[in-house]
Formats: sequence, structure tokens, C-alpha cells
Amino acid sequence: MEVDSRSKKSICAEDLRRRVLTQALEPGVYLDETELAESYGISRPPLREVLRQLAGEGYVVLHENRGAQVAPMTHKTLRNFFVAAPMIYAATTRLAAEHATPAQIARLKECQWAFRQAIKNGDAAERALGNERFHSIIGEMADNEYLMPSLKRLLIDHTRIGMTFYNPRRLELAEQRDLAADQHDQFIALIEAGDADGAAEIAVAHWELSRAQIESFVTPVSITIPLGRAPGAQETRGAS
Amino acid sequence: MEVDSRSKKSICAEDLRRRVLTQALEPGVYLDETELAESYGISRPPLREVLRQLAGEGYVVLHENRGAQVAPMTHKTLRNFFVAAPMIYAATTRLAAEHATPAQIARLKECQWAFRQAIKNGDAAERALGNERFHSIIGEMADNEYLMPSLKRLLIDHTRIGMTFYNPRRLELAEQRDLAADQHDQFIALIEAGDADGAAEIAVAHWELSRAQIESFVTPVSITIPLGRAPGAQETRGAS
DNA sequence: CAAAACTTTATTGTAGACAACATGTATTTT
DNA sequence: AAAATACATGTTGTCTACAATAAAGTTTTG
Repeated sequence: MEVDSRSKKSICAEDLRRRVLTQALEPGVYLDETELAESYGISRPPLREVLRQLAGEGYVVLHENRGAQVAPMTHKTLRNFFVAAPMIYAATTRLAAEHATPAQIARLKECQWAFRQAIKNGDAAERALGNERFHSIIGEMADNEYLMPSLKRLLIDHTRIGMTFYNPRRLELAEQRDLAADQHDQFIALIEAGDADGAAEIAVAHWELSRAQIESFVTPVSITIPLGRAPGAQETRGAS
Repeated sequence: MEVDSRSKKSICAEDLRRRVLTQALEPGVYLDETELAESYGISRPPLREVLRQLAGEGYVVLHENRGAQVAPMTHKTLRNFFVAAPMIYAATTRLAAEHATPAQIARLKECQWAFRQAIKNGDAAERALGNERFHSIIGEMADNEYLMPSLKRLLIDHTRIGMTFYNPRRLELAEQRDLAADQHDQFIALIEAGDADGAAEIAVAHWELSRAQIESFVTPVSITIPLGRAPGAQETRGAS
């Protein structure tokens, strides 16, 4: 029955990842070790191990004698994101089409089903997490341990940006979400067909859609971007 | 005077990185926490934190209840390496030419000087580490937090491969090392000139040289590759 | 004699208590 | 009154001791 026999530590790590991705923990916020350890029912040493791991994965930043901070997003961050994303997304998707196994394709389809459910239900967090999971699976399909770290980092911030700009009331955004979901179906078809060139193309198209959406928010505002505090701006204490 | 006021933990982390890169700790070897903690003069909990961090950086792999293993190198690893390396190297070098600061260029020149010294002295480990440092600095110049994780992972295995195949007696390899050092000078010149296209080109050329060298070792042998044990093959205990 | 189960040993995982560091506040001094 | 210093508080960093898990060796049994 697939009992959840995972350790408290891995549950803790996964939950913290989820909270960072959904912005339940906002960029730049400092984390309290004692508080977190208690809430996950473990002591501080193992919690600190988890935080180190998450730091390695790019979810948090560690400051000596000043604890862990949810990875901040700055203006420079967004610029770099725009440079790296199309390259890594295209490359990994191409490789996914070349290497995907039937089992992985089945998982991708399941994930896509859940993604569409989340859109239908208007659940912002579930939609964002579902999207992250979808592209993570494609990353696993690519099966390249050298590209995966960059892909995962891109997905962290892509997901957080998606959460920031989510707005269920604006109609054109709802349409874009449906379009994105349709593109996901094309990802699946092309990967299943082993069409590397086609997969790379849809990856770029998918990115262009997302980029246009992000730019429609960033460009008009131009100066103040709602992407959380820079590191050391003000140190917002307290997680919840 | 730049006193070494870094914590024992960061010294420990750096030394472990060095030992992994130089193959003083061979791929696939399991690490003993008690032994390592004692040798670095710290207790096990902080050492475990360091190991978690190194796992996040790709130096080691953690197995639940079975400790930390120096990241193994398999045949698949090498294939993936050949796919990802040219892409990431070219991209980061191009960005380096666009973004490098004078201070960074100065550091790069210092590093290159040390690199040439190591070649002259026939010091394999110093040469390998110097090369790693050189390309790491270029990565810092690129200043893109999304590409850096992949670059660093590539450099880990590139360095280890370089150590594996190092042979001071074969003359054509010595020539190739000199050629590589000359290319490093071209890196510096092109980055300093802000020539992005030229930098990307030399990055590819540099990669091609390295690739040819690696292939000259791998192809003739074809079956058994001296790249360390696969995970779970035999579990070589003991670090030193 | 071979195989399986039990016991022993070594290593990893965790908890609680203590030390060190940083920050904010109050007091003192100019 | 303003600034600097000393103090108090809270949070991070570390250590020692203990618990749990896995491997190895030994014994027992078919």
C-alpha cells in the first residue's frame, strides 16, 4: 500500500522544499532552527543537516553564526534566469526525448493529469508544484547528472516566480495556463515518439510563453519588482 | 597579512574537496565519520553537516544508514560528461567575457601563473587543482547562479579524470599540457578584451583538446575503464 | 557439511546539555 | 543630549553520550 516509511528528516526536507517553492516561506526570510526542529519533531543537529542539504540544492543560503535564509531573489537573479533557462530547458528536453523510459513516461502522464486538476480547481500552489514536478521528471528522463543541478535551480525560481505572479482573476492569464497545459501534452507526445528536435522546439516555445508572461509583469513596473527582499536588506525574522 | 581565520569546518570541507579532486580519496570509497571527525579535530555532528554540504555539491553521495561515499564515476558518467561539458563551458566562458571585473581578471592571471608553475614542477595534483581553480574563476566571472552548479559538477569529474590519466612520461601529453596552458592565456586575453564570441570559441577549442586526450585513453581500452568502482560493486572501506 | 538463525560488534543516527557568538538594551560618560 | 560601552538575552555552533541500524561472525540445526 506504499506506506510512508520515510524518515522524519526526509519528510522535513521535502516539506521545507514545498514551503519555499510555494512561497509559504518567502524569499529572504530567516529560519529559526529551534522552532523548525520542534515543529518537525526532531532535534536541532539533524535539522541542521537538512538545512545544509537544502543549501546545497539552492533552496536556502547559510550565513555563519546567523543561520539559514530562504534563498533571496534579486533583480540580477531574474536577468540570469532569462539567460540560463532556454539553454538548459532545451537541452534537457532534447535528452529526455532520447532517453525516456516507458515507466518515466507513465509517471509524466500521471503528473500531467494532476496538473490539469490543479488548474481546474484554481489551486495556485498545487499548480505550481505540479508544474515543477512535471519538468523535474523531464530532467530525470534526460538522465544527465551534470545538467540536473542547474535545471533544479532554475525550477526553484521559476516556480517561485510563477507563484508570485499568479492571479486567478485576470482572464488572459487563465488562457495562458490552459495553453501551457496543452504544451505539456505536446511534451509528452514528442518525448514518447522519441522526437528530439521536436521536443527541443516545444521546450523553447514553452519557455517563450512563460517568458512573455513574466515580462508582462516585470516590464511595466520596471523599478520595484515583487520578488522578495535582497540579502541583508531587512532581516525578516520568523518563518510562519 | 590575511590570517587563516576560517572555521575548522570550512577547512575540513575544503580539504575533503581537495582530496576528492586529486583522487587522494578515490571514487566509490566509503568514508568513516569517526575517523574523519578526529583527524579534523571536530566532533561528528559538524562533520556530518560538512558531508551533507559536499553531497549537495556533488563530491560525495549519502546512503541512509550506510554513510557517505565519494561520488563514483561510471561509464554512463563519462558519456553524460561529453554531452554537457561543451555546452556549459562555452556558455559560461561567453558570459565571463561579458561580465568579468578587473579584480577577477587579476585573480585569473595569478591562478594561471600558479598553473604554469605546477606544470613546470611536474606536480600532477597541483596542476589539476590549478586548472580546476582557473575554470572556477571563469565560472564566477560568468556570475550566473543557475549555470554555476552544473559547471562545478563538471569540473569535479573533469579534474578527477585529468588526475586519472596523468602521465609525466608520455611526451605527447606534456606537449598537450603546454598547449592547454597557452589556451589559458588566450582565455585571459579574450575575456579581458570583452570578446564574447572569441571566448566561446576558445572554450570549445580547449574542450576539444581535453576531449581528444580523454578519448585517446578511453577508446583503445574500450571495456575496462580506470574510473573507479561503480556504486555497490565492492565497497572499499577506509579513506587513507 | 551446509544453511539458517542468533549473537556480537562496529558504524551511523539522534538527543540533550553546554559554549560561543551576535544583537538589542540600558547605563554611563563626555 | 548624544555617543560609546557594558550588560542581558536569544540564537547558533559544538560536544558527549546514547539509541538504532547494519554487517560479520558464530552457533545451532537439518
